[in-house]
Amino acid sequence: MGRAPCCDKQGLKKGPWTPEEDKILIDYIQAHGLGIWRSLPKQAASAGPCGGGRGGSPALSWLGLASPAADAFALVVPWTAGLLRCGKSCRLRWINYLRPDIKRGPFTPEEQSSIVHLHGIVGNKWSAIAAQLPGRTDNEVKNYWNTHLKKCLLRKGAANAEARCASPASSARSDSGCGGASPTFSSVARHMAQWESARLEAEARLAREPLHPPHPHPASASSAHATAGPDVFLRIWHSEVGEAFRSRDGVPSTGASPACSSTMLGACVPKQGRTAGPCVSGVQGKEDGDCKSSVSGGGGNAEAAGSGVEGADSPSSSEGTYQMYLNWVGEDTALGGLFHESFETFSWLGGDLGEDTCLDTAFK
DNA sequence: AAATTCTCCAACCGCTTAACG
DNA sequence: TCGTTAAGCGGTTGGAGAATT
Repeated sequence: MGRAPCCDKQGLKKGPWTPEEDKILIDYIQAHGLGIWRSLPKQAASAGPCGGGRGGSPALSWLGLASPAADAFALVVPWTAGLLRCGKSCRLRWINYLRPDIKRGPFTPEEQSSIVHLHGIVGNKWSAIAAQLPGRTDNEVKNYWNTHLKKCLLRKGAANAEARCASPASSARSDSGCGGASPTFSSVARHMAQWESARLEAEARLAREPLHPPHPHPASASSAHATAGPDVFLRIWHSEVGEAFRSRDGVPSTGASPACSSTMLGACVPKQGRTAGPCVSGVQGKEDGDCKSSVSGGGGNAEAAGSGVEGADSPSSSEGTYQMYLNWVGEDTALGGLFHESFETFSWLGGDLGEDTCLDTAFK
């Protein structure tokens, strides 16, 4: 039944890697190439089987290794060189730190903008975002978001909210940069909030859908569920909204090419509910409490969007959220138009997708 | 100079999914 | 079909270094 454990955790080292261990792993991979990480444990030391490969060693097939070589490869392990690490740890170390194509150093403004834009679209899909940033790992992107960009956007969001408290009519664009990273972070943060709102609205719609009559064609609905994800992304990506995202403020059109966007979107094929709740983005404002009352109805950050979801039981929550954001956008007609288009887009999506299409996961 | 606080990031943890027997 | 496992992913943590008091 099943496969034998590839390794037990007893005797395996944890914690920071030493330069010696790094060298062992690098030497091993340079000598043998990448392999199946689970084959790293000690079974190989005795040249014994390690439960076999999943699907006949797919990781080896993409390496172009012939089957005999692949089989042999799968049995060779760095443990033979003295690495007391589990395969999982080896894999992470290699992917996140030792890989030769890793780009170290600070993120460029272009990369920062790309991360913000992509996060606004796909949420916390760090692997998908990192796939669009050559040389950057998901872990690196994630860390950078959590330690830099999120704080930056929160600060800007709070500053904007305070500005609205002081002078609602003069709250349009007040970009002053964020640590010199980018002069457009405020607008980017608002974009994120808009997309977050739209996404949350879609989730709210889905939450209500069980109340609706079941899909007349369950089979086709199932089919739609299986295929809607990438299609949805592609259609959004090629829509005016997606175009507005890609081209706004002169930010480089990350993944603007069909192939590029397709790649990213393909990486975001919906997964069945890892997270039950909404994917809270970095713009959720914990610092806006002081101004919440005065901006209520006008919003100001994604927390307002959250309130829209909370009112999802209300039949008019969609219109309410829409109006809320129209109020929030205020005199910024460009953003207002963009958001209107955004809602048009999601209305179109809601009518186009099957009842059980997991639209929410398409944005996570 | 020492103590404290803050920041950053490598690594781990836990979950989901897919594949195997 | 079901139990088990590895791979992959996102969330979280802990420690080292930097900054501040």
